Amino acid sequence: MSVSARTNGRFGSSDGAMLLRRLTRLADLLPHEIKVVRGARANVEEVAAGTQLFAEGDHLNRVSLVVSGWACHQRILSDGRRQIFGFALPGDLLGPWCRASTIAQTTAVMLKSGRIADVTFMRDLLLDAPQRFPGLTSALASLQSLHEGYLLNHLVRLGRQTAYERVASLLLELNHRSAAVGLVQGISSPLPLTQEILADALGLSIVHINRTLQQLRRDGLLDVRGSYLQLLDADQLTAIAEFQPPSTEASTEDWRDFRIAAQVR
Amino acid sequence: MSVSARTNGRFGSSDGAMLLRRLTRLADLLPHEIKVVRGARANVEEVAAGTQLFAEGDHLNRVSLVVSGWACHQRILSDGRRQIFGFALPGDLLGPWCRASTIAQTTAVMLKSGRIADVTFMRDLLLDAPQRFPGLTSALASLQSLHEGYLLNHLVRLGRQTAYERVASLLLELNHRSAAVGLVQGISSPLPLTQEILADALGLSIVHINRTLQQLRRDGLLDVRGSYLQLLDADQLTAIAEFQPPSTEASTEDWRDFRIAAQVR
DNA sequence: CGTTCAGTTGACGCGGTTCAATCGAAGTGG
DNA sequence: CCACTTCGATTGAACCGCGTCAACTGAACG
Repeated sequence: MSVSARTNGRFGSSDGAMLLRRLTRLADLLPHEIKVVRGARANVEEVAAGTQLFAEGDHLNRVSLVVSGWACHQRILSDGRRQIFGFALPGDLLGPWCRASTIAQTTAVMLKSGRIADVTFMRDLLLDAPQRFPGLTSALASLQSLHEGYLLNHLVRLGRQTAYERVASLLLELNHRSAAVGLVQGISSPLPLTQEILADALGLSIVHINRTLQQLRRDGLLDVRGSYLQLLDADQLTAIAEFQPPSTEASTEDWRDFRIAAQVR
Repeated sequence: MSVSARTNGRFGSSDGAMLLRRLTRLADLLPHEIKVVRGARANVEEVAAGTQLFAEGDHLNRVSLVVSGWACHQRILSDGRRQIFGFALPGDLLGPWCRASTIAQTTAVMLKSGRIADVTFMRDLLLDAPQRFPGLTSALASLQSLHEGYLLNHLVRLGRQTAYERVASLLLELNHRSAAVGLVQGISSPLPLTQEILADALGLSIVHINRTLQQLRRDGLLDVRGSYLQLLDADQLTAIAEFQPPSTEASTEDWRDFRIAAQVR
């Protein structure tokens, strides 16, 4: 596992825009919330694939934004078996973004090199004065719900689905999440994951992942070429996997109630 | 699936004591926090086994305390395959206790009849004025972390452990959780679960759960009699399952920092 | 006293693992 | 620029953990 080559940089306008675009898709932000996010200065690091961002048991305070690259949460058993809990795509957060510091329950590792921004300031705003930032609160809560939903979907895959269904379901989810942050072009979405990584996520062997992907390809449902995934028959895949993206939670009404409550005070 | 026979009751002193004991083990409560919890009046219902408490997609606002009985979170696929995500023991909460209302991502079902108290008031206190209740905030956040940890442990079981390890790990966890709420007597802890339920939690068939339990019994590690579990060799079981209970998170220092911050304001 | 439900057992088969070898592409050092 | 290595993907053959099917038991219940 290589050590990262880290170069410090500043939260550029494009980095801030990515965060803002992500948040505004999750909840409506008030003008001053937009200003706070846009005006923030965050450290940005270039991080190499294989770099460990934090380990299980670490005392975690920092909240990080994946600006580019992919990461994952994982745990490794004493004999080397690895379970990947989930992935962090560009636009996702790592660390305790909905509460104060915690002890990490997973190890986070970069799977594809990219840029990581420190956005702890955002969480700290909410801890200090949640009433002033109802939109941010709602957006981060939605993000939390989404990630809970991903975990639950993953449990169903591992517990009750066949290899064929598991692969279909995970690839649909990753495509869905890529689409939500504008990474999908047509039927082609990025998939910077080796078959070994898919295997460790889906509780299968590398060999069987390989054969299952071939089967899906032969059935004309999808194609994995290089580090891109092509969804050739998304409808049929959705049916096979019984895939349902997690609800974005906080409906507009909820969040409006919350905003009104905040204004009254 | 039977419908519940519901009889309304009031939050008795023993119900309030159970909640308070649970919370004070998770964080130190300030005097006025203790008073608020103790003085609360909550509706309590008697709920039969098999009752559905809420379903996936439901709009959830209410926060419920399991006073007695056991419940679970689950999802069912179209062909009947069921995955149980986790269990709710006496002292556990159901519903959105760390945020405002959400859309349920799981279905909750009573596995053993018991009493369910409505403790939504507690969540609402925190939403209104988190600064006034740092201890409660911390306790509920710890509870959240614990449940996240249970989900992660469960993912490892389903993804990367053998049937033998899965059963050992789950039973250790349930014993551990039972102990935390004072339900364990000696080596004997309650286990009001059928083999079918264990199978649906662990992603195995009933038949194989049965054989695995027999193997564990033959190996002198544990015994399941009636609705009780006897741990005969907890150390060896812990080694086999590589079981580690989730960290209780918020260490005393964290929470003290938080309290000081709250007092300054 | 029949019915239902949880647990138990045996026989058999399949989905997925393991082992081992091969291949191509991408470095890497001389 | 070419051997040498490394890494990810691929393939075949043998094996096995666990599922499926089906039958049977005992306890609880009305």
